[in-house]
Amino acid sequence: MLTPLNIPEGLKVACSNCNLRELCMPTGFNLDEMQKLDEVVEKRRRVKQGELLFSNGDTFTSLYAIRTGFFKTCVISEDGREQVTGFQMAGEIIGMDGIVSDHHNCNAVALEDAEVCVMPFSDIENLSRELPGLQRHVHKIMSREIVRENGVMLLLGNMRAEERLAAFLLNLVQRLHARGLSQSELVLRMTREEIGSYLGLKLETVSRAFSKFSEDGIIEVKQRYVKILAPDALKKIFNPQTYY
Amino acid sequence: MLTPLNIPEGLKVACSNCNLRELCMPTGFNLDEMQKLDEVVEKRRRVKQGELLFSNGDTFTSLYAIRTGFFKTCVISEDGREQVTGFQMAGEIIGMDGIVSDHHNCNAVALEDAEVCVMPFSDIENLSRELPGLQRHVHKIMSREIVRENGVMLLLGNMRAEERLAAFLLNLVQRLHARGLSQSELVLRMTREEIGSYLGLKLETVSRAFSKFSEDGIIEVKQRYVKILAPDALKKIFNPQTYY
DNA sequence: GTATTCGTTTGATGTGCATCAAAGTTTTTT
DNA sequence: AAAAAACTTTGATGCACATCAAACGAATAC
Repeated sequence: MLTPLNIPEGLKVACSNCNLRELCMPTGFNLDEMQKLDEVVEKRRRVKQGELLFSNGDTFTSLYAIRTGFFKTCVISEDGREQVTGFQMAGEIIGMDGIVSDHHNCNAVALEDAEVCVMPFSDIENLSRELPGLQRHVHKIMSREIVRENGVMLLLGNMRAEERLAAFLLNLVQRLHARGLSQSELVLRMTREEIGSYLGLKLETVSRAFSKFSEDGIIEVKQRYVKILAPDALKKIFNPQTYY
Repeated sequence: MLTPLNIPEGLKVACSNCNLRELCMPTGFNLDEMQKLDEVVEKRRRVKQGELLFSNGDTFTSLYAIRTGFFKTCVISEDGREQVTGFQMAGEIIGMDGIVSDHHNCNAVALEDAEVCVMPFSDIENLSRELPGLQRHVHKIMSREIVRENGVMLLLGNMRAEERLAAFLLNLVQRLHARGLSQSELVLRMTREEIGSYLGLKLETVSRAFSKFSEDGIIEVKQRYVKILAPDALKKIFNPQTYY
């Protein structure tokens, strides 16, 4: 059997016939350019659940395109406090935190068995001098991350617990939906504590917010399984003003 | 008189003899490369205190290198809540939020009369295909911003009011010191409310934290003027564990 | 199959910061 | 120079979320 999950680690696989291409790579390339693009992906790497793709202080060499699986990235303060800075899924690129200092500035942990495409950054840079489309794409990916983090700052600085959770759930399903999954059902890959860390809340507060949404008939929750029954109600919590 | 402040707006001025060059431009270029670099700076633009350099929704065309003055960037939620996402000073680059969608995703407001170098992004991209040093520099600047925002997320998600203010002050003086200013004295360019917005606090809380530091003999405050009397005490507040 | 560990839920209580309020100070306007 | 506006400080009170605690459920180990 030769499903994606069974391709041996280290084997070279082409972007050109990858079904995630539109998510992590630029579009509109001709055949010649596509072939060059294929060469950026050095190899694949498997990361088991709980294992680190890279950790704080590691020498930076590559960006990683997530092929399967789910990651969290987190920074840890000197006195041991952990802040989850993001959750990443198939088609998303991680590792850009390492460029500035040639060392990674956060940990990337697989929350389920995962496979990533390893893209040596020097190769990306070389090729993006040849392919303006790739160059622009790299810039956009980094800019997107900056804008995403701006949004998280707004959330952390201004929103109340239930607003944060509503925003979080809506963002997750939206991204899952863009990957062909349901826009109403999802299975959380992270614990309440990890959600709390991302949202600046304690796990008990996250749990209570889930229970509240459930009591109000907005969602159905059973452990990691979540079904969004009333997306508009969630959006209303997230952004009350819109509905006044 | 021809001090930098009196150069007419729109006049082309070279990076090659700019005293902020090491801060905003890559180093190690030869004369030929420096000349090319000079051409990236299309012109200068003045922004008066309180005016916008760009605002949310504006078409993205250029990055801006701050030559003089001080800016804040902020995002505003649909229901009107403002989150200051950063304060920027001379030698820093702003505008990268606009790359991903060709439109700016935040407002950039001058907190004092300012002058910026306008660098059309298409020119930056063109030249950085020729000059790997510039290419790498652009990547580093964006990565630095991602890492900075990671740090702010840690602050917003995990720290208490006094820790946040201590971290804020230490960061500010460190950056001012890198520009040849004192590492113990500073004049704040922003209001208590703007500091609070950045730190996820209300202005009263910021004011109380200032007063507390002042009572404890850690700083001297008089309105916008701040003198850091005991930097180690500030660092200890910011990161208690280090001193156990 | 039972024991253990890990994660989640729910309740009771505490606290750090927000909110409300008012006075004081500085800056800007006229 | 007086008046108005903007910003800051300080006190009193309230509340959202943290903390503490215990029971429950699911997953994993033995």
